[in-house]
Amino acid sequence: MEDQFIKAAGLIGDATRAAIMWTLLDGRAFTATELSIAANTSPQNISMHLAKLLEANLLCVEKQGRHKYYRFSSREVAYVVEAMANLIPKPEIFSQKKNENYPPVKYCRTCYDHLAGKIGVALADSLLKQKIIIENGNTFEISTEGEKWFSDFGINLEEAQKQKRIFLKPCLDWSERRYHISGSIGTLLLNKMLEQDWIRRTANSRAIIITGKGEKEMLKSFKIVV
Amino acid sequence: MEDQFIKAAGLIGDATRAAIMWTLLDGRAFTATELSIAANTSPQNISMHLAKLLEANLLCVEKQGRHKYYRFSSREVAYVVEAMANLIPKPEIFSQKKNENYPPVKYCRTCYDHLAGKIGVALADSLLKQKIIIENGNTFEISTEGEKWFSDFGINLEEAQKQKRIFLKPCLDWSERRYHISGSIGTLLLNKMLEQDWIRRTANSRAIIITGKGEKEMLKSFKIVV
DNA sequence: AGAATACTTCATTCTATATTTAACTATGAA
DNA sequence: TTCATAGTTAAATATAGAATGAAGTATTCT
Repeated sequence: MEDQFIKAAGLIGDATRAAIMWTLLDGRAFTATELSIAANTSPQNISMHLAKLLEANLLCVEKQGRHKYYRFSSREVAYVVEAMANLIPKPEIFSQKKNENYPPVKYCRTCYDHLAGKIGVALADSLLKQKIIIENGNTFEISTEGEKWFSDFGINLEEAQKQKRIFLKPCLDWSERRYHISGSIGTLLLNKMLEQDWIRRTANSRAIIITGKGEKEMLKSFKIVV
Repeated sequence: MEDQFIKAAGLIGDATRAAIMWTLLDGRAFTATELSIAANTSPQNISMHLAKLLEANLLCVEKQGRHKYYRFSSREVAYVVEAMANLIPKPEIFSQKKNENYPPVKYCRTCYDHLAGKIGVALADSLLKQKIIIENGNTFEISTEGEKWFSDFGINLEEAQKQKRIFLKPCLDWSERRYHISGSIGTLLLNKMLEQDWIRRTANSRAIIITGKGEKEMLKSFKIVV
């Protein structure tokens, strides 16, 4: 028990491997080469480290042609990295601005592969309030009206249900400490919003930005003032 | 941002320091010597490592005579260690037993310094159900009837309120993924139950066991079947 | 006061393992 | 079919930083 804990801690503890984990935190899958660039080291070295992380089951790979895509093997791994990221004192981006003007872009984070942060939580709240999803014990379920809503939003629920991974699941966000939506539905919502340019990923950070269009549309669809 | 993350990961990543964190996970404060025994290394070495953990604000100390008591500096630190502990595959203690007989002791864990695990969650549920505590946004509050209940249970609320630390706060348990009670009230409840021999700490593990007396009393006070 | 305990500091030694160098396989592009 | 790209493996090297040894301070016990 203890030795397994120490082993896991040591695996994440190395600087290069920590850089890998940090990069993977935004939920996307990265190739070995991309990770070597992100971690600022050689391909051979990254390959060695990835092998160790795979061996320990912290990551998993998917081969596509000559590329290999690495991602967290489980939600639990992402939690560890998130919890660690939360040790870092927050920069308080908003408090710097003293005037009432909304900043042009606002930040949220992607947690593993679904929306988290303030937006993710507000989104979950809104869907619950509108009875599009309903809480049932420990899980979220989609109501009959909700099914129509998702279809209007351009999300094919049948398709989502076919996927192996959990369909709809509350997931705790570390910064807000409240549940937001994860599972395949969470990913689909995130992708749809990216597709429609409501939100954009940033190049080298885990933050995503909300566009002007997104601001308007979110107010309209979710009654969220971002 | 990234370098701070890597630094934090590296701090926990060393074997000796990981052993320290693992030991501290049960919420008690330990002296340097105790930690050196737990981590199986020399006092000088543990001193060096503790200095690093202090410097990085992961731990804090309290001096009492010639002893120094070390503990996690914040809840966030405990979360990291808990999340890591959750990477370890669970032994499935119950599934080994095929018959319907309850095992003589049942395990729960102490999270930082309050009750967690199945018991902690069930306890929180029960207190909520009995309206002893009530949910209010993100916090728990004690109702008027609740005040009487706590006093009957032998917990002095005035005393608890005097303490600096947060009085009553929901805290997410990693294994159950539901809120249980933390804060000074959580600690007081835990201590009271230890005192009355409802539960006992085990020597070298983070598990605590429920006594026969505890089983009966919990059913009576909290309507929990353990 | 003197001895024992708890803990720290610093200079030195040591060692685990990260990185590099070099050579290799597999896939895709020209 | 040749070249370039993506990734791996293995042996050699380098080095950060963990552990040790020796000597110190502060506190408590008798």
